[in-house]
Amino acid sequence: MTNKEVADIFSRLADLLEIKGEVVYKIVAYRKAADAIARDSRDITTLWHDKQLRTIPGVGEAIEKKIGEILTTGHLQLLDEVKAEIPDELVTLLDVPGVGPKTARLLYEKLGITNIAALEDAARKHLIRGLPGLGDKSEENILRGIETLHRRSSRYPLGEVLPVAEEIIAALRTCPQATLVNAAGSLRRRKPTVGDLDILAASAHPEDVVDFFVHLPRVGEVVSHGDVKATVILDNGIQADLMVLPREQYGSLLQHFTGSKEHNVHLRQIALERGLSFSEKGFQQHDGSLVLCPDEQDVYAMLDLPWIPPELREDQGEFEAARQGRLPHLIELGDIRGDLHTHSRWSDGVASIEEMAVAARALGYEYIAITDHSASLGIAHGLSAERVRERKKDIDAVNAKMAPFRVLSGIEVDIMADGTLGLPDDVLAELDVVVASPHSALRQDRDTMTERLLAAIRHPHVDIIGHPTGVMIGEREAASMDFARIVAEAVEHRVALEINGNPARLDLDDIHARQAMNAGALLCINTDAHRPDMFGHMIFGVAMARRGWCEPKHVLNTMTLDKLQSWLQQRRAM
DNA sequence: GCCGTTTTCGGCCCGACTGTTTTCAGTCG
Repeated sequence: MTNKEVADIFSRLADLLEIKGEVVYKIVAYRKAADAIARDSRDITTLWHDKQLRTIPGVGEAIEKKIGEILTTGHLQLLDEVKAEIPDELVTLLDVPGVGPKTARLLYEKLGITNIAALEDAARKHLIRGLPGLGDKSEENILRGIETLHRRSSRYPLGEVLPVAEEIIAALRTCPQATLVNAAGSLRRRKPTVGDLDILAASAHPEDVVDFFVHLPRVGEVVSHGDVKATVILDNGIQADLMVLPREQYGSLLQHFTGSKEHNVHLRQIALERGLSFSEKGFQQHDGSLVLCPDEQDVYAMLDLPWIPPELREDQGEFEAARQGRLPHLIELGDIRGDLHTHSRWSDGVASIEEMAVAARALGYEYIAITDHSASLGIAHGLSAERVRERKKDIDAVNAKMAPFRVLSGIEVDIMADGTLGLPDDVLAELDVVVASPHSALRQDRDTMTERLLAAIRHPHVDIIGHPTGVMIGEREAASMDFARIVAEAVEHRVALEINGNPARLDLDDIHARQAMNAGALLCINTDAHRPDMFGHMIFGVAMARRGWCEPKHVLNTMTLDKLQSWLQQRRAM
């Protein structure tokens, strides 16, 4: 059983217990354990065999025992018992905005409603308004909530939300009463997907800015509208929240709404240990007085901590690192000196090699590798051995013209289902850079997929593994593999693992990137650009690397051209 | 149910907005 499957059992248990009305702290404990299990890179079954389950934060005696029960019997008796009391299906009602556990239970007990279709039916028949605590407005809200649910996808890719956020922020900056405007939430933390848009502003007259916000042309529906905050649904279905406080409280506001929830809970615990109660308004002391934080640094400084970059705020060790003065010096976009995975018209790109090179040089890069597809990938107009040699003349001509800028002759060669590569060795030997990527048969079983990637890593001509897991955001799960083994052999054979910055991929993601970096692997952040403007996707790749705690030294393409070329030479000599 | 350089028991982050209430519960982030 996978970590995720075990985590899902506890997560489901928490949902049902919440509806049942169990004490909240027990529910919180199950959720916390579920999250920790899901994000732990160690295999749950192995931990169980090694009696190491208690090393997962949030797993104590009781949950340890339950995990053992799940792994031996395949299910959890407590969950079965709760399901007998509370229909499993009832948790789907919690997806309706405005319906929480209390309402779900009431709907079930009074009207026998267990699913959204029955809820909608009851609301249309005006059966809701008679229930205790619910009136005609609640009934309308439920109908509107169901409509919103049907229209809204759960989370949006970062690459899709960022331009929308920039547009809304630019519009808000034209509001005369708004002195500062920023994005917060998971967007500011640069998570691969974003659930909604959190936007903050500073103003001496918050209500004016909130009014301005709800009247923006792109606002489709106003969900709530108070003095200091509002929630709206934009015309594209994305939800946007705005909160506004005076300038002198902007630091605490920004900290609070950047999250994550787990980071904030931890931060507030540290504050409580010092007799301080922290909220978006500032630090409240015992005597009731408030210490204001105009800037975010002030929040952390109050707790004797250095400012923690938003990308690290997931309660994954950043407080300990901050306290010990060993926060990483995170990689920045400006550290990138080139892009080692790009395509030209020689395969499925839309620009010439020279156009790609000119665009890259304009970004300040020293080099790019043109890595057109190998012929095995039929759909992409891949290169045969002969066309690889023809293309080299094209590259040589561009290099002659653009020196000292350098175009490396590369290939993105297919890792076939059996682990062999899509071009013969003698052709690969002629190239400066070989990126080997899996494109098909991504649903192979774990062992087969692992061996397939290991075969590519052991291949003497492979320099970089491209989009190693095959994940597509919201479309396709990462392929199943023993990632720890992949990383270990990548270290041994000095093969770099790609962080693909295409916002539809983000592969490796932050969690895999951190695991690889911790194990000593070298990463390479590429865009997989098929047109010059796609070089801009580098920001997303850098964002994943930052979320993975990576510094410039962990990333191959922060090297100067000279260093990169000697790294490639050394690999050839191995 | 978890957890401990203030605790092995008694805590567990904090506040805005809404609706149905006449002082607060539920939901959300």
